Amino acid sequence: MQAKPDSVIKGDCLEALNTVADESIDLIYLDPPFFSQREHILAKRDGSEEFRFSDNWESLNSYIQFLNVRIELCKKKLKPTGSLFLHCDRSAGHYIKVMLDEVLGRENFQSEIIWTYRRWSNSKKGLLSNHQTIFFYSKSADFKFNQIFDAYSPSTNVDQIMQLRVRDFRNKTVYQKDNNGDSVLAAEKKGVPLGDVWDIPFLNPKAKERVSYPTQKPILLLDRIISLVTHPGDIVLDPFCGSGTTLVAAKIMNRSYIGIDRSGDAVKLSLKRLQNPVKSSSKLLEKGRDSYRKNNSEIESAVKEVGGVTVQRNKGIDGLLKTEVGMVPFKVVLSGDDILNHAQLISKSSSKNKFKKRALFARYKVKTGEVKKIENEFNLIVFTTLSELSEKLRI
Amino acid sequence: MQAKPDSVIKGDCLEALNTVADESIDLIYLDPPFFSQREHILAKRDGSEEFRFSDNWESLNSYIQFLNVRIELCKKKLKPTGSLFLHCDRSAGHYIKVMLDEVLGRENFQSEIIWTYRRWSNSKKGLLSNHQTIFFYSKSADFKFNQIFDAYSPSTNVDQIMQLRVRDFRNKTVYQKDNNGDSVLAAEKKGVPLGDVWDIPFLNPKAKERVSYPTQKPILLLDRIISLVTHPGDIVLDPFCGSGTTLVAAKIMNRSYIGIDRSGDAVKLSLKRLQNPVKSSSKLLEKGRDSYRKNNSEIESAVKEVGGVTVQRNKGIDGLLKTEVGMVPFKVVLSGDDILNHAQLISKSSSKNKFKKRALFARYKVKTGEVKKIENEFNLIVFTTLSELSEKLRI
DNA sequence: AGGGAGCCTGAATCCTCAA
DNA sequence: GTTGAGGATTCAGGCTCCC
Repeated sequence: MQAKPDSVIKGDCLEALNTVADESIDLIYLDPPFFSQREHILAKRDGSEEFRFSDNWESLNSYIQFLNVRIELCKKKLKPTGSLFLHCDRSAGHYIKVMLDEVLGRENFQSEIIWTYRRWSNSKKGLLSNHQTIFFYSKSADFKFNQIFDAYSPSTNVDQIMQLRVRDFRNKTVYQKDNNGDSVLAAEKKGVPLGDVWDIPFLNPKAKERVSYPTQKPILLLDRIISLVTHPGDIVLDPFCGSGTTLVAAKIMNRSYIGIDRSGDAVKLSLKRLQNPVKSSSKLLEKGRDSYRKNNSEIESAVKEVGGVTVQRNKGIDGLLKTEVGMVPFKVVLSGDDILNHAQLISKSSSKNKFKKRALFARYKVKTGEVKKIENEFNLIVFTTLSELSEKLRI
Repeated sequence: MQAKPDSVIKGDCLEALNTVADESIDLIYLDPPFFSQREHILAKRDGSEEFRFSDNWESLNSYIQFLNVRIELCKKKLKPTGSLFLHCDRSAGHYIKVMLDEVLGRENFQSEIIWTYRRWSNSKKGLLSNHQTIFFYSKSADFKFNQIFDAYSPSTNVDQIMQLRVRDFRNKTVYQKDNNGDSVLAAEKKGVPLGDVWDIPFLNPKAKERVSYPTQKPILLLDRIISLVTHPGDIVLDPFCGSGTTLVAAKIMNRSYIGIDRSGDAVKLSLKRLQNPVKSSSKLLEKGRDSYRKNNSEIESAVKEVGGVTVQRNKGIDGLLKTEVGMVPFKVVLSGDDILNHAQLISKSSSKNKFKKRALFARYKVKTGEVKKIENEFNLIVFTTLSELSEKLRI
C-alpha cells in the first residue's frame, strides 16, 4: 500500500513510513516529544474538549533509540536533494544532535536554528528560557536551497553597501574607482542573507490560529522552513504532525503533504484544519514588535532616570514607579508638550480605577498655579524630582 | 605554590590549575578553542606584531578528551555556590554538552545561553550563522544567582503587567479580583527576568576596545555573566584567558581574578590591558540599534511595495531599487510632506555624485507642473508606479 | 583532486567636515 | 566650539579559484 500525497495517516511513523516511497520526499519536518518527562494536556477554553499526549520515557537512552530508528527510516524517504528539520529543546537536544550526526552525517549538518520568542515569565532562579532549537540537515551536499534576505541593520550606511571595493597596493580594501575617478556602484543589493536565529512570536494563547493542541507551533515558523528548501509542488512530510500545522502551511503554499500521528484525535484535528486552512495575522506579525514602540528615547531616558519601568503600549502611561503606596503610573511631559492634554491622557488610561494615584513627570519648570490646577482637576500628582513625588504621596 | 588572586599565569591550565586552592572560585568562564580546525591569526593595525593560536586537533575525540580533564579540575576549584560558563559554537558544542553533563551533572545544567549578534555576511548556500553558545552549569543546586531584569516587550500592556493573576477552576489564568470585584494590583514590577538569548553586539573590527587578539569577546558579554553569579570581592577564574577580557571585566566590577594562558604573548597582553582597563561605549550600546532607525512603518511599507531595499542611516534616502541602470536610491514622499524639502534632501545625500539617478516616490497625485519643475531643477525622477519609473529611466 | 591563497561582504566604529 | 550626518575602514567566515 502506498501513502497518497495530501493525506494524514493514523499510526506510529515507524510503520506508517513504510507506506511512503523511498527517495520521494523533499522536506521532512519532525516535531517529536522533547523528552520533557511529563504529560502534555491542553483543554479548550470552554472545557468542551482536551488534547493530550505523553512525553514520559524510561530513560534518555530509550528516547534517543526511539528517535534513532525513525530518523533512519526518514533518511530513506528523502530525495537526494531533500532536507530534514528536527525541532527540539534543551531537554535532550544535544544527545539528539550527536545521534543525527551519526545517522545523517556530520558533513550534512547545515545549521543549528535558534527559534527565539518572548513569553510569560515565571519568576524562578536562573535565566528564563525563551528559545528552542531546530537542527537542519541536508541529505547530500547538493540540496535545494532558496536564499532569503533580511533587512540591513539600521546602522549600515548606503555608501558602503553600494560601492564596489578592491584591494590597494598595501592589500587594504578601498572603494573601486572608474577611469573618471567616480565610484563604481553595485549592480544589485537584496539585503542580508537570513541568519540562524529566528525571532518569531510564540503562538499567543488567544490567537485564532490556536486549536488547543499542546505544543502547537506558529505557522510562520513552518512557512519559513518550507520556503527555504522546497518549491511549489514538492512533498512535505511530518511524521509527528500533531495538530497539523506543517500540513496547513504546506497546503497554503501549494506544496503536497503527508502527515502521520499516533493519536486519532490529532489526525481528526489535522484533517479538520486542512479543510479550511487559515493563517492568523496580527499587528505583531505584520508590523513587527517595534510598531508597538511609542516612547522616543527622550521619554525613555526620563523614565530610566527616576528608576521607572518603561511602558510602551499605553497612550496615557509612559512608565511605572515603585513608591510607598505601590506602583504609580506616570506620563512624561517634555518642554513644549501640551500638559493639559497629557493630564487628560493619563486620566483616561486604565479606566477601571485600577490605580490609586497617577502622576505627571514634568521635565521643565511648570508654573505653580498650573500645577495646582491640574492636580485638583485631574486628581494627579505633578512632580519634577523623586523627592517631590514621595512628599506629595505622603499627604 | 599558591596562585595569588589578581594574577595572570603562563602555562597550560592542566598544570596551572593545581596552584589554585580547591573550592575557592566563584565563577569559572572558559573560552577554549572551538574545534574550528584552523589557525587563528590577527595582526596589529600597523603590522608591527601578530597574535595567533592554533585550533587544530587530531580528532573530535581528542578535543573532547582535552577539555574533559580540564573541566574535571575546574570542578574541584569551584566553591559549592559557584558556577561555570563554557563558551563554544556549533563546531563541537553538542559533544561538549554531553561531556559537561557527565562531569558536572545533568541536574546542575542551568541554561543554554545563545549569544546572538549581527556581523558581516557572506553569500553562501545556507543560513548565515550568527550565534554562539554558552553553557551555564552550577556546582550545586545552591548556587549564587542575581536576578537581572530586562525591559518589557513593547507589545505588553500595563493591565497585564500590573494586575495579579490567579488560576480558575479549570486551571486557566485569570485576573484576580478583590471582594468589590476590583482588580488587585501588583506591589512591584521590575521588568521581565533576563532570558537565555542575549543580543549583544559583536566586538566591531573598528572598536577601540580591540587589542588585535583573534576571537576577542566583548566586555559587555563578560559583564553580564559576572554580574549574574558573583558579588563584589568574589573570585573569577579564566583558564583560557587570551587577551584577558574576562579579567578586565572582573577588575572593572571589583571582583578578584585569576587568568591562565599557554601563550606568553597572551599573558603579556592581559597584564597590559589590566593596567588600564577600558570598556568601550558607543551610540549602539547606549541608545540601542533602534536609535539608528529613521523610517516609520508607512515609509517602510512603501519601500516594500515596490520591492526596494530599506535604508535607515541616510536622511535623504529611504530605499534602493534595482533597475535597468543599476541600483537607484529613492525617497518616499507622503501626502502632506513638503516635496521640495524632500527633493533637496535626496539631492544632497551621498554628495560625491555616486548615483547616476535619484528618484522621489510620490504616494499621492503631484501636479504635472510641479513634477516637471522638480525633475529639472534637482535632476530627479518623480514616480508613482514602477512602470512610470522604468519609462522615465529609458529616456 | 586537494590544499592554500585570496575574494566578497556588512556591521559598527572612527573620522572628517559642514553647519 | 559643538553637534551630528555621513563617508571610510577593518575583520573573519565561507566561498572561489588557481596551482
